[in-house]
Amino acid sequence: MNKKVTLKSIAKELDVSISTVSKALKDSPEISKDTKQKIKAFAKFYNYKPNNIALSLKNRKTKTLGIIIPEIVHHFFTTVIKGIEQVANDEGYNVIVCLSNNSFDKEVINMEILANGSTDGFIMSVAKETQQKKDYHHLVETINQGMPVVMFDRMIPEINCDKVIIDDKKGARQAVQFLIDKGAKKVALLTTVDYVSVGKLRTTGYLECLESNDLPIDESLILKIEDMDHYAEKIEEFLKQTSCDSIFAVNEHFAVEAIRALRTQGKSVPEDVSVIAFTDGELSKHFIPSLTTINQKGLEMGATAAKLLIDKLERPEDEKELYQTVILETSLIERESTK
Amino acid sequence: MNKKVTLKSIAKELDVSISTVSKALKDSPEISKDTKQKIKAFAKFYNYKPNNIALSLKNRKTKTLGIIIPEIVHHFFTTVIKGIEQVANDEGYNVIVCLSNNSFDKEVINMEILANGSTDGFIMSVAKETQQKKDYHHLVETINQGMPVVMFDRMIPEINCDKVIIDDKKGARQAVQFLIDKGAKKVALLTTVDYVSVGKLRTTGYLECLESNDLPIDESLILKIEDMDHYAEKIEEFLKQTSCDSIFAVNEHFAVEAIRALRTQGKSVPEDVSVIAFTDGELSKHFIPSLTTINQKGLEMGATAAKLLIDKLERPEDEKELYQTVILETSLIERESTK
DNA sequence: ATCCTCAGCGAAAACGTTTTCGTGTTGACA
DNA sequence: TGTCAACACGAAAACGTTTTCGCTGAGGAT
Repeated sequence: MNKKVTLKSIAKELDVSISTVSKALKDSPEISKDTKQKIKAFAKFYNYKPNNIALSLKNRKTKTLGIIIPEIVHHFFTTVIKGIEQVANDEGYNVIVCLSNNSFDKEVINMEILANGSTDGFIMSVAKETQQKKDYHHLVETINQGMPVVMFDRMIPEINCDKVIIDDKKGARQAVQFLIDKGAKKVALLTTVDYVSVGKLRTTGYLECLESNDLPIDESLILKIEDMDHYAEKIEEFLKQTSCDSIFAVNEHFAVEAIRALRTQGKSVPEDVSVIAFTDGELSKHFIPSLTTINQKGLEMGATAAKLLIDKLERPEDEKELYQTVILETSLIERESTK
Repeated sequence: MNKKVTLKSIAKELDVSISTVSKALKDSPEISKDTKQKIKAFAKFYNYKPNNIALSLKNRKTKTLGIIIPEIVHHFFTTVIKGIEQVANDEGYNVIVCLSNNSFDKEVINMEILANGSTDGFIMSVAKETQQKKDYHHLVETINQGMPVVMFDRMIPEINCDKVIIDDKKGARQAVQFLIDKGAKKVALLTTVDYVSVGKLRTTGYLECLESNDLPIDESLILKIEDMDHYAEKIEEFLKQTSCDSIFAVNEHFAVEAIRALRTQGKSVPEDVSVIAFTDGELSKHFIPSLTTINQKGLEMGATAAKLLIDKLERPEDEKELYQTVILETSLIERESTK
C-alpha cells in the first residue's frame, strides 16, 4: 500500500524545497530546466496528483456544486441531475447530491452541512414541506453568506436568486387547448394540492384555458391529490363518479393510473377518453398506449441551472447581485393516448 | 453579505487565542466556565460552524463517499443511490455522484479526480466499456493507495475488494423455473451481449435451468442485443420469426418491447405468451399488464454497499485486508404478465 | 520564604497547497 | 576589485482546524 505522494515527500526525496517542487510542476520560469525535468519525471513516475482538499482550503473554492432535491428515484430529477452533471463536468466541477425526501428538516441540515465549505453553491428544488411551511431561513442565510443558489422546478418566488423553471401555467394551457382542439368538452383534471407550486400553476393553467374557451369550470371534474401513497385508489374512485371525455394529469403516474381505472370500467384510451400528462418520462414512452405529454425539459433545466451557477461563481464579486429567471419552453409530444 | 465566521475571527473579537476558542467550543475542561460560556454564546450568536474543508485536511478524511455509476436516468441505479444515501447520512457521510456514461475514460478520470482527497472511498458499478476492455488499472491503483472500493451489480471478479451483488444466475433460474412450472415448453430469452457480466450470468442461469429440466436449448429462441439504441426493432424482428410460449427478459425494457411486439402480432400477454423480467422498476409496476419480475433489490444493495464501505473506513488500518462478497437474495414478484 | 500543584490559557505544529518575498551565487562589466 | 543584474532556489505565510506542550500566576503546604 503505497502512501500518497505529496509535494513534501517529493521535496524530501529530491532534496529540494517544497516551493521548488510546486513551481517546477507548474512550469515556473523561476526554476532551471534541469531541476524541472528531474522533478517532473519523479512526479510522473510516482503518479503525483495534487490534493484537492488542500487546494480547496487554499483557494477557498471547492469546485463542487451541491444538489439538493426532494427525491432521486424519479425520472424528472435524474434527468436534471444528468443535465447538471454534464455541464459541471465540462467546467471542471463535481456534484454532490443530497436528498431531502421532501422533509424540511433534512433540507435544512443538508444545506447547513454543505454550506460550511463543502460546496461553492447550490442547485435545488425545494421540499414539499418547505413550500408548505414557508420557512426559508436556511435559504436566506446561505445566500447571505455569499453562497449562490439556483432553484429549479419547485422554486420560491420570494427568494432572491437565480431560477430556472418551465412555464407550468402555459404548459398546462397548451395541454388543455390541445384536448379542446381535438373536440373535448369535459376535461377532467388530476392534480396535486395547491401548496406544491408547480401543481398550483398547472391547475391555474387548466382553469385559464377552460375560461378562454368559454367552457364551464366544473369542480366535480377536478381531483386534488394529497396523499401520494394512495393516489391510485383516489383516481379510481374519482373516475367512477365522473364522466369526462378527456383527462389532463399533472404527472405521468396519475395519467397511467387513470388509464388503468378507465380500462377496468370498460373504457379505452384514446377511443373513449383522451389522456394527456405533464412530465415526459419512461412510463410515457413505453406505456401502451404511449402517452401524449408536455415535456418538462429535465436535461435542459439541469444544464441551464448549472450554467447559471457556474457563471455566477466565476464572476467577480461585484457583479453577483443580478438574478435572472430562465423560463424554458415546454413542448407537446403527441403519442397514442390522445386522438 | 456577512463573511464567514472562523475560530480566528472569534478569537480576535473576544481577545483570546484561537486554541482557547477551539477548546471552549469543544467543552474542554482546560477552559474556565466563564470563558467557555462567553465564547459559546458568541459563536452561537454569529452562527459559527466549523469549516469542513479545514477539518478534512486536518483529519485526512472527508466523510464523503464517491459513487461512480454508468448512468443515472435509470431506476435501478437511483434506488441504489437512495439506499446508499440513507445509510451514509445516518453515519454522517455525504455522497458525491459521478457518471461514467459507460465510458471507460470518464470512469478513469472521475476516479482519479475523486481519489485525490475528495472522498474516503468508492462505491461503484463499472462501465460496460471497462468490462469489455478489461483494463482495471484505475481500480487497482486506487485500492493500492489504501482507498477502499465497494463494487455492486456489475463487478469485476479479478479485483480484490468488497462486493455486493445479487445471484444473477440463480435469479434467472428462478424466473425460468417459474415459467416452466406454469407449463412453458419454449422459453425465449432476451438478453445482452456476453461481456456485460450480469447479462452473461443471467443467460447462463437460463441455460442451466433448461438443462436441469431436460428441455432442449434452442439457439433460435435466444436474442442477444448489443445495440441498446435499437433494441425495440431487434425484438420485434426476432419475435416475428420465432414462436415461443413464454419470454424471459433480462430487463424490463426488453420485456415491455416484447409485449408491444406481441400485441401487434395479435398475441396477448399473458394469455398467449407469458413474460417475466429481471429488474423491478417503475415500468414493471405500472405497465398493463404489470410485469412479473425478479427483484434486483436496489435499495438493499445500496444500503449494504454503504455499510460495507463505512465499516471498512472506520476500522483500524490492520483489519482492512479482508474482503467480502455479499450476495443478496432475489425474490420473484408475481404480477399480471404471467399465467 | 520556598516549593509544588494546578488551573487556565497561548504558541506552535500539522494537514498539503500556492505564492510572495527574500537570499546566495554567478557572471558581466566598469 | 567592486558593483550589479540575473538566475535559481528557499523560507514563510496563508487557508481553518485540532492538539500537544509549555508557560504563568495563584494558592496551599512545609
